Amino acid sequence: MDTKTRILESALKLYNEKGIDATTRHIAAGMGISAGNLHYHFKHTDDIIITLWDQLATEFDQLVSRLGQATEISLDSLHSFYYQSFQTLYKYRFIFLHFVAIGIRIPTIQEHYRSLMQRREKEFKAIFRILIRNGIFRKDIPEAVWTALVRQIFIVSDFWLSNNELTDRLRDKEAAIAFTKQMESMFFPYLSKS
Amino acid sequence: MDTKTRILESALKLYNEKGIDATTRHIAAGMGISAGNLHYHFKHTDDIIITLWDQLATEFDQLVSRLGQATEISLDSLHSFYYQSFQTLYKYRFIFLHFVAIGIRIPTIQEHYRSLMQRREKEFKAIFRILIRNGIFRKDIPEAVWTALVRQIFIVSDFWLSNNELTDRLRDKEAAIAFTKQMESMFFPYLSKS
DNA sequence: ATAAAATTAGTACATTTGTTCTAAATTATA
DNA sequence: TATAATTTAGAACAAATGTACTAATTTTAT
Repeated sequence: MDTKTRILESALKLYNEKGIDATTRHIAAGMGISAGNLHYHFKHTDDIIITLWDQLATEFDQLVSRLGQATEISLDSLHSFYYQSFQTLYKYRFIFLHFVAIGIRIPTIQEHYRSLMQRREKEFKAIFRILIRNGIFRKDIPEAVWTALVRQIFIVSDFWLSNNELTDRLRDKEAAIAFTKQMESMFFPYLSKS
Repeated sequence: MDTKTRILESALKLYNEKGIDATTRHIAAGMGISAGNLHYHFKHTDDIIITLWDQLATEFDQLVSRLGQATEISLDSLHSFYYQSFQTLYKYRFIFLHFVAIGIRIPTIQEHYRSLMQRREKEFKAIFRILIRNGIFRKDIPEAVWTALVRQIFIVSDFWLSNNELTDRLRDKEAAIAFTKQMESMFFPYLSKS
């Protein structure tokens, strides 16, 4: 396999395990190459993080566009979206566990995230409108509360892993189940009574 | 003022501004003392963070116990609790902005947080039961959803600042208002229709 | 006022880190 | 096969950091 790809894999593994302060020397050692060689492929350490961020963003975009293309959006499609999302969140978990530090260190990532969230907010509100029209969501919820729900979804999606890391430390399958249950429960009080 | 207290103030200021990687040299320079002097008062850098964490925990405990002592818990008392909470969250915001990194670096803090959250979960559920009995909260919500709501509250409380830092970057009063509004909206769909 | 204790500044050191440089080795190309 | 391009390892460097140490200064106690 490509050395560049192998570096990204080793970096992802180590960042997820040891956090954002894992060094290029450790990343290189972890895959049995020299630090000099690593810096031949990635001149700056941050380039590795930027590349991993781009991978994450791409994988997420695919999930979102697949959700948007669904012929008829149901609660189930929303739930399966969250289950699939978690696989990506978990794969790149070091980003979410150290999100602010990364944003400070690499402002372009923060800027990218910011514009991404603005786009997503509109997409989610559109989905909510459909679910209201279809009688799945309640019709008596003020607009401001839907706006707050969108932000709530973003916060819980992005930081559930951090909370898990500080408390239960669930891994893999167990974590996925707990995350999905958390998201499902979030929607419960917004469902219309039928 | 006590040099030890002044170090804590300078550290808090710098950690909030520059993040968890602010150095003892910078903290000392920021208040016009030598690094040697700083290490006379705090042998290890982490001792500063631990002390700040203890301060935060103490201030929060006072808020929670004041809420628990209220003669009759209403929605208003819950809202004013969140408004007051935010002052403390904001004062020690570096902790929440770098929560996982701190937890990894100082395991005693993580352990303390974990047991704190277990205690708080019970306290919150007790409050919810009162609000249900008083007809303020809906009676048709399954127990599992209340449990999820508690976790939701913890996640949004602890990481709203991180989300804000990555998106809107609201400060002071504006941040407090947005946070409180977010928390209020969270409870809206759980209110009984009266 | 003097001795003792506490505080402070400044130097020094070992370690770590990102990165550069050089030369060797490997791979591709003609 | 000979040459050029790419890849790799390893040494070297400068900067930063935590913290230990020393000597001076300030404060406190007698």
